[in-house]
Amino acid sequence: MKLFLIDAYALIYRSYYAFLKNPRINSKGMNTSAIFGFINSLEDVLKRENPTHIAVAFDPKGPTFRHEAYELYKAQREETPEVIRQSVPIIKDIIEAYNIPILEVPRFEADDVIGTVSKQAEKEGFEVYMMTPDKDYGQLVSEHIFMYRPKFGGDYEVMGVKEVLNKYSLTSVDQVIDLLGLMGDSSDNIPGCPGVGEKTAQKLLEEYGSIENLLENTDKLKGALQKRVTENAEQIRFSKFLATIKTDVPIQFDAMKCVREKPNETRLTEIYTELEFRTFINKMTGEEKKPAPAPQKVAAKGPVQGNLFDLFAPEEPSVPKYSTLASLKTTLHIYKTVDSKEEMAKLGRFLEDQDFFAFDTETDGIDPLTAGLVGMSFAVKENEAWYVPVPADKEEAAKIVAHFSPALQNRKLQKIGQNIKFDIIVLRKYGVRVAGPLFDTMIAHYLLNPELRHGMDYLAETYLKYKPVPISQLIGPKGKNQLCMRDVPLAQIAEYAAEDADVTLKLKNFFAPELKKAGIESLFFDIEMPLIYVLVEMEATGVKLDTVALKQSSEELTAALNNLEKEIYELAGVKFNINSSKQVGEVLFEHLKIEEKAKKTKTGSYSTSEDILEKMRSKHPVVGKLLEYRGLKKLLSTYIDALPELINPETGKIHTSFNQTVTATGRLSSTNPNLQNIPIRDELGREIRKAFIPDNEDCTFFSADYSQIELRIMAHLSQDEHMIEAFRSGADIHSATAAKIYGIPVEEVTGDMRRKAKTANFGIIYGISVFGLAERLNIPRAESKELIEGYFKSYPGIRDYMDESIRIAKEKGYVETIFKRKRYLPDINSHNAIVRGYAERNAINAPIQGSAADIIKVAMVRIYNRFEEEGLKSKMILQVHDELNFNVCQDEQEKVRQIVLEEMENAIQLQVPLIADCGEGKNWLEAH
DNA sequence: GACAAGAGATACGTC
DNA sequence: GACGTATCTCTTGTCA
Repeated sequence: MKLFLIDAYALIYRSYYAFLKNPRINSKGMNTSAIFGFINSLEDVLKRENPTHIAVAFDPKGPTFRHEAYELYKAQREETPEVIRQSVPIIKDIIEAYNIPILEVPRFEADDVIGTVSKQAEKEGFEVYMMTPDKDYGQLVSEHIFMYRPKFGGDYEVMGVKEVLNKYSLTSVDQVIDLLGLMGDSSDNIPGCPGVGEKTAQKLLEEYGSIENLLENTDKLKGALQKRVTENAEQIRFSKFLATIKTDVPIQFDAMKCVREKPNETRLTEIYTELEFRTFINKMTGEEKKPAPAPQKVAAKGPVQGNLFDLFAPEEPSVPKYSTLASLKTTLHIYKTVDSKEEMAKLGRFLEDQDFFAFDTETDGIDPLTAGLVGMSFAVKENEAWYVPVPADKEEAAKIVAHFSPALQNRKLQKIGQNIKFDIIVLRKYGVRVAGPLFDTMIAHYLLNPELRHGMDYLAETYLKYKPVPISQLIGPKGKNQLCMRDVPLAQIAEYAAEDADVTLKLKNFFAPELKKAGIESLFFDIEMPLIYVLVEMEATGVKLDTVALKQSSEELTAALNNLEKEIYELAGVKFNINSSKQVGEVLFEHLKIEEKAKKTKTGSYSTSEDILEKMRSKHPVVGKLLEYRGLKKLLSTYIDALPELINPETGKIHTSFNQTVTATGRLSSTNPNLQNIPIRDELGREIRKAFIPDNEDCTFFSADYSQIELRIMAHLSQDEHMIEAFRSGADIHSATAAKIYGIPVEEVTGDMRRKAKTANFGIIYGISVFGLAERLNIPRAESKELIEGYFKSYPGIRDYMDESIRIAKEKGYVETIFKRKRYLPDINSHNAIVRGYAERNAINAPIQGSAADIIKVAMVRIYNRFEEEGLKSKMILQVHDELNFNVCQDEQEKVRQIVLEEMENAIQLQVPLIADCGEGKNWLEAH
């Protein structure tokens, strides 16, 4: 006996979507896709499977017990499409005409009904097939209950226990519920755990077996996953509840009523004629059958809908939280669009008479070097601002901008902006050289709170309790359809832009006293603000690349890489994606079984990082090849092939972008490309530096870098006599350190000792732990500990300095650099030793690294000013933390060398000399 | 269901 | 320790 149970809505939806693009419409304009699709499936099953018994289950109208328990379950479900709503009664008529019983129980969904009936029928000896594409039915399969899943192309897939377990990698069908509870199911409105999909859910179940066990062991999870699971624990439990199909619905399976009968073809013909389903009419052959008695509803009456509701009544509906933020709509403001020449001239003159103004530019791109100006906005008083639209035509645009250049270039007038470097670079292309004192609100906030975000919207919401018009309101949500700023109607863009200038001014008024309170006005006005002009020039100048050489390297390396790839496949005996660390791990540890014990990453795959592979190198020839492959691949994809892509077509050079507000310590960072991580250590990597060349043959590449600036700063800050003495005497600091640690004369220091001392020196600067040092040197932890103890014995002042730094951090909540740049360390009093240790190392490291960053910034500003004053054509082009690089014009070599070294070495007076080394050559590598 | 975009993880380059 | 980038893998949203 073969019972087919059909989930009507699941099939109807499926048919509807399948035909959505190309719906079936009859001559009355009715969309019959869903009906057609449903009949098709039904006919197909009857013919193909020849069931002895059959029934169709529908979801009832009105709420089910799930809705009652979960308000959102209802709220989130989209309206049933109109077409489907209209189709359902007709489909029901058709099913009746087929003499197939309809199962529908109030308050229970079709899957609960099918679940209940399946279990009952199984007991009576039926083979049950649940016809539905929904995966949640997987939980019901058993020896005699199967899923019958329609697939595209009219095919079907029958799934029993084995198939379900295989498909979802589970060990019991009950886990289907846990799986869905975790990964969610959008078609069934089960939320699941955000960020957890099929793969992660499977992994978790493999490990923990069930949701309950998982939630009891969340402490064993790591990283983002742990956060997500713990934060969504309730939702996960609830999702499991939602995904659980009930098998005790008040309904009694009546085999007799489900016996397959002949359809009422008269009635069917009537309906099909109405719908214009000629194919189905033609399919029906033979004489008219006598009308069969209308099938009785098998469905029993559901429980009375009374007090039971209360049982699942949702808790107090959460009151939506309305934003308490002010906005343009709630704020009195006067924003004006200025679009006549007369008014522009007037505004230009007006701005010139002020002491300061805030301004902002709107552009059609995010790269300031290529973006076109769309408009400018200005503000001098809160809640008042002007917007000046700028046409796309470059010449016309320059004419408009010219009205404002006297004000923008005025050396006395302060310009206020949010990320003002961007605007200055944009305006530079229109012939404006912005000058005078600056106030960048983004940098102000960076100094006040380096670890927070510094976007304008965030700042406005946090400090002004004001929500600016979101950019997405103008240009649409992120994605390929996003508009360009120039396509936005003037009225909208004017409001938005004027608001930007206005908000910037308000932020300045808020931050200015804060800077004073924090005692960092000098750092802000004397270092960071003047540095903006330096960075503008560096970014605009750019660096020339030897593309011919790079192309040649690219070809050579690509060939080498291809060879390596083949060799690796041969040695490994399988083909796999070498770029996938996951697959590399599987090949090494599972396929080749090179190593028994394998370190796992936090997601459970094998770790294949360089140091681990390095240790395995001797075990199998493929390991060496893999390391070689990775090295080459990195160079090729990150530098050799990537750099030429970033060349600006107008200048023929690459223009990195320096970010002044990213790092926690005060260093700059560089993007597009990151020129601060160009290889230098190994031979092949150095080749890349050769491709960085001066502008032309008359120029040279000049490079100057601070020698041991961080250790010198540490010597200065700690006042440690021995270290100060070592620097004053001009000794090699690492050898001197080794001699002290090992208690031997400098002459007897071996290479290995020096290497360890050097790592220890850097370890202290970078604030790494005993463990980190051991890892880095690949020595036992005990030896690492000894090394550090020896270090502190040699330099007792350093130990004191470190303790003092931590004490200050605990007392004040922050540490600061020589120039008062602050780093806040709220975790310094944490009860978690790991978290606290991290903060403690930062307390030691931040003043050192941050002071070094401050010092080179001072040097940069001074060098830039000297170049200007002395009218040099040579340009500073790169900064790499402790190194400055220049494109030096003919005849200026000596002058540049003199200025650069002088300003670098005298940027500040410390207890120890500040030394800068320099060199020059045809390229960056030679200059070192 | 197929596809694209986004987010996370891993690895690795520099200081 | 800090940073940015490339790549793979997995999730999520969109369009059917």
